[in-house]
Amino acid sequence: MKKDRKIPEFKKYKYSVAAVDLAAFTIIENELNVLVVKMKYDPFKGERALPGGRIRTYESIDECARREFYEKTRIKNIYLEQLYSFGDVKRDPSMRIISVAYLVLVNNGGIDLKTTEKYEEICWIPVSKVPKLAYDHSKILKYALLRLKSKLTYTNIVYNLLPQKFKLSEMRKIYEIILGRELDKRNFRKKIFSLDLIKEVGKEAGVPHRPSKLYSFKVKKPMVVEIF
Amino acid sequence: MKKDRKIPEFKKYKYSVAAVDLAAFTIIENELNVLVVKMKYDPFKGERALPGGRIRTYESIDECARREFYEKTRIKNIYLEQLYSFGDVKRDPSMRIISVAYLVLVNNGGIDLKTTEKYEEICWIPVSKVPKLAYDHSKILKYALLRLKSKLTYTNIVYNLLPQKFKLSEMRKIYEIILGRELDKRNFRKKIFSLDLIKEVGKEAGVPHRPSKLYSFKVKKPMVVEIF
DNA sequence: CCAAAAGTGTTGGGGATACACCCATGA
DNA sequence: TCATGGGTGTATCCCCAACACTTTTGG
Repeated sequence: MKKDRKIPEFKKYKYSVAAVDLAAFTIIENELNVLVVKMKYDPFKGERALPGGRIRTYESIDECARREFYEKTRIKNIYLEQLYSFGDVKRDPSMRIISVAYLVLVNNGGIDLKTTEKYEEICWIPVSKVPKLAYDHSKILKYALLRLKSKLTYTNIVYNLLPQKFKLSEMRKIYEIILGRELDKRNFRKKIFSLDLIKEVGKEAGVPHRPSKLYSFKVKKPMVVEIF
Repeated sequence: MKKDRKIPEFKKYKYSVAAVDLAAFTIIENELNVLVVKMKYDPFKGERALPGGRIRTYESIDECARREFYEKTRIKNIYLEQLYSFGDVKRDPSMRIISVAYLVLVNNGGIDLKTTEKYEEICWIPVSKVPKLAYDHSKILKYALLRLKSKLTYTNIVYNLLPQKFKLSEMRKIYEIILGRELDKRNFRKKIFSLDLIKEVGKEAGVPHRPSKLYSFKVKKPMVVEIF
């Protein structure tokens, strides 16, 4: 009986608020990093979470995700993809929020991030070192990582994590980091070239070993390509 | 200038309402059918649309989808999977609605459907004969069909479209209908058996030709299986 | 000449595809 | 015996995975 009383407490909210949460990734020093914030206010004050915010009535969900990310990082030119909507009744203890999760990929995550009025801190941290997150954000992060792995294997989205010009070994390294396993150098090369995705655009210089050729993507549009 | 005035009109809504829309499929007479309703009220009065409804504050999104489907069809035991959230500002001309689209699969769609107070009519219609739908529902339907095709090829979800006991030819027929191409009888058989998904449970009787063996799925849980 | 990373070919096996004929039953 | 759909085997091809040595540069 007592248990039953718990559910109706959410009925006091007439509306379910819609929001977005961002699982944003970048590669820093051969590690996959995710953007996390430290909450400034209750509930979850002091805990880590994914950045996010409410959807305004005059913007689409994609626009909201892009705006939120820009406001928090001042980074433009990102890749953005809707993941999944999370709406458990009690995912936010303070009110009923339905959150649309987004995958964000950035190729220059190293640049400085300023904190905002909403969060105590905002920073990139290696995925391997992420603590338990507030709300259901650990679940969202897990989901985002799954999608990222999956998309790497059958699309060209890796271009969003690479600089304009890059070495093939850098590209392979990103695959190895995210998939969590080593890839054969020769087979990787064969596969990528067979897909006709990249073109040679120069040559590395000033390295104490055989210089690498530099490549660039022919097209930077999401495509299905079946890499593995 | 005039154009700019159009956007702020949506600001008059303080909240974005969250809802679900259902793309529900079943096989009827060797055709893929989708559940559509005829709208009773403006806007879109008289037009066809996918069924759907608002998310209540005390139910999760999945629960809402399940409830909506049950209320409209009185069918239980369905397969349900979240697809994507649609939230263009003007997708509903009357107010700002963010809608979480669901894929629903039913294996006994032929049973009678009663209309409800909200809709003028609710019925299954062949996907090949669906007219342009209200709201952005044509877009949702297209997305759902893509996902359905895709999921057929790498999971066992086909069991949601088959009766308890079925012939292998019925199973193959469903693949052919949804994928839109013929499949080699021998190769299909080899592939399905190699995946160890189904078991023999009997034999057809009373047909004027060699009776078919009947099969049943060993497990009815979603699994990744790479069928094609 | 040494260290360091880049670049390069071949082979074997497994899974996918293509393809045609016999079988079991009811009428 | 005939019409109908059910059931079966083989040969080929291509893609993937495994694997080790040579090349180019700066110091």
